[in-house]
Amino acid sequence: MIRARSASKQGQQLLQSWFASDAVLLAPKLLGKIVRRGSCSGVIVETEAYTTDPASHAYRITPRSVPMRDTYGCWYVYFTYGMHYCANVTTNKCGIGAVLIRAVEPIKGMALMKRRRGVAETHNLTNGPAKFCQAFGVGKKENTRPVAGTFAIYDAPDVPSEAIGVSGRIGIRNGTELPWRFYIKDSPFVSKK
DNA sequence: TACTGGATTCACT
DNA sequence: GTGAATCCAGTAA
Repeated sequence: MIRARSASKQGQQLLQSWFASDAVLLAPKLLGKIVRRGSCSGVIVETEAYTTDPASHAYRITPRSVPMRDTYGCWYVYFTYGMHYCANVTTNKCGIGAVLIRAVEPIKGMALMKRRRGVAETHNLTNGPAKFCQAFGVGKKENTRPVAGTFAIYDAPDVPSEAIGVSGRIGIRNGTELPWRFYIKDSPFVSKK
């Protein structure tokens, strides 16, 4: 239902200026928006906000985390666990922050996504940050690129606040607080962990 | 230069 | 629920 509503009302590409706000404010607003790369597109159903907390790469000033500090409205793609990529959109209220795309609901290009992922089940294509990157063919070459472009996010109606779940700052990971996490409650594509 | 750990995923029990 | 896979980034020496 989320997919059908959003897909039918896909708007213009979100410009860089749209992201010149706080990551915690933008993370829920990104829910329901359309992410598209090539022939693949999907509705964002889960996001996670990273700011200056110790769990964030931006907590320390390193070459890798520079995009999170110096840019907004750009992709921040990093490699982790020796085999996975994760895609963030940088934000810039206070100069630091990013929103991690944790899960999307596929709209178009499912055959290509299944081929890239090597799975047959649609529900298992993009229900995780690394799965999303693999399905959409996102890699390090997308890092620091503007969000408006070939790999872009398109405007769509905001998801009603009552349909959004929040699970931020409720636990401890490695002695640090968890970041804010937002998801569309009725989406089967929201990651389990 | 060497070592450690990780914003994950998947297979196996 | 648990552990392995895998290699890059960050840190210490």
